[in-house]
Amino acid sequence: MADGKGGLGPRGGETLLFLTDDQLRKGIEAMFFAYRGFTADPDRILDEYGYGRAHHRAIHFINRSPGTTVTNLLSILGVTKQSLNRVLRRLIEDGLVEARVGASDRRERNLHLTDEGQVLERELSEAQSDRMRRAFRAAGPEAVVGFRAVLEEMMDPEQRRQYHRLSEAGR
Amino acid sequence: MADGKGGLGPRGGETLLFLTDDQLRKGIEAMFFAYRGFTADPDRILDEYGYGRAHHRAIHFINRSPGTTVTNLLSILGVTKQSLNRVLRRLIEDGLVEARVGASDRRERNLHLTDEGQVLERELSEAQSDRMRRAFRAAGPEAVVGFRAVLEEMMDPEQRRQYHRLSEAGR
DNA sequence: AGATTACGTCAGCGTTGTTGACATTGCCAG
DNA sequence: CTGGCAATGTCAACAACGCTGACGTAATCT
Repeated sequence: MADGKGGLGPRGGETLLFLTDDQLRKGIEAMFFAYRGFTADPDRILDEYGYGRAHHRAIHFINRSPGTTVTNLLSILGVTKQSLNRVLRRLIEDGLVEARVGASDRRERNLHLTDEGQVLERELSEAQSDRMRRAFRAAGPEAVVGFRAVLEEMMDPEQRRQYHRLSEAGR
Repeated sequence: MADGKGGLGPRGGETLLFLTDDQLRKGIEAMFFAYRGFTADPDRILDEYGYGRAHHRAIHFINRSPGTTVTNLLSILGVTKQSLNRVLRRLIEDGLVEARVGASDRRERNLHLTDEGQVLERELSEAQSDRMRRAFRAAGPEAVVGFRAVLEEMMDPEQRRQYHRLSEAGR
C-alpha cells in the first residue's frame, strides 16, 4: 500500500495517477493553506470586535437556522455545551444574540440574531463570500462542482448529514 | 452587491449561477465540515500520544523538507517563534525531531525527523491520506482538479507561493 | 567593532477546547 | 402526582496553542 499507484504497476490499466502519494500530499497541503485563507478575512474582523472563530461559527449557524435550539447548535458545532455556553453567553450579553424561551417546550431556548448581530454576520459573511466568489470565478463552474464533490466526500457521514440538512432547511 | 447574480439580471448573459449567494454559502459550509473530517483521523492518533495539531503540522513540514531551518518553518506555519518553540522543544525532548547545528551557518538549526519521528509521521500521513484517497476516488479525477484549483485560488498570495515552493523542492 | 540574524526562553495573557459536578426548570409517563 | 429524564446554565480546573514583550547568546556580516 501507499505505493502511490493503487497497487497497479506503472501505467497499469486506468493509470490512477490522481491517486498517487504526491497528488494526495498536494491535496493535504492545499487544504492546510486554503483553510488559512478561508478564515483570514473573518479573523481580522473578529479581532476588532474581540471575538474569535467560535463566535463566528455560532453567529453563522444561528443566522442560518434562526430559532435553532442550543442542543441543535451543539450537534452542528461538535463542541461541549460548556464551551458553547461561554461563547453564547457573551454574544447574548453583548446584545448580538437573543435566546427566547421555547413556545412549545419551555425548556428550550430559540436562538436568534438581533439587528446588531445581523450586522456583524453580514460583515463576516461578506468578507468570506468575497474570497470564495473570487476563487469560484477564477476556477470556473466545473472546478466548483469538483471542489464541492471532494469536500463532501471528505466529511464524516454525520457531518455530511448536517451539511445537507442545512440546505434543506433553506427551503 | 451580494445579490447573488453578479449584478446581472435573471439568466443574464452567461448566467453565473455558480456564484449565487446560495452556492457561496454551500462552499463555506462545505469547507467547515470537510476540514473537520480532514483533521479528525490525525487528531485521534495525536491524542494517544498527547500531541496536538501544532505538533502534526511541524512533523509534516519537517518531513516534507528535511533539514529545514526554524525560520523557514516559522514562515510556512505562520506562527510566532515562541509558539513553534514550545512545540519543537517537546518533539526534540521526546526524540522525534533532531536539530542539527547548521554546516555553513552555525546559527541555523537543521531540523530532521528521527526514526521514531518518521514512524509517527507515517501513521499520521497514512490516516490523512487514506481519507483523501477515498474522497478523491469517489469524486473522480476531474473533481480533484477542480478541488485543487478552487483551494489554490482561496489562498493568500504568500501562502500560494509556499504551497508551490514545497512541490518544487520535492523535485 | 558594531549591527544584524537565528535561535531560545521567561513571563503573562486570551480563546477555545476538555472533563466533572451540580442546579434548575419543565416535559412526560406511570 | 411523582419520579425520571431532557434541556439548559454554571462553577472549577485544566490543556493546547495562539499572542506580545523582553532578554540573552552565538554567529555572521558589513
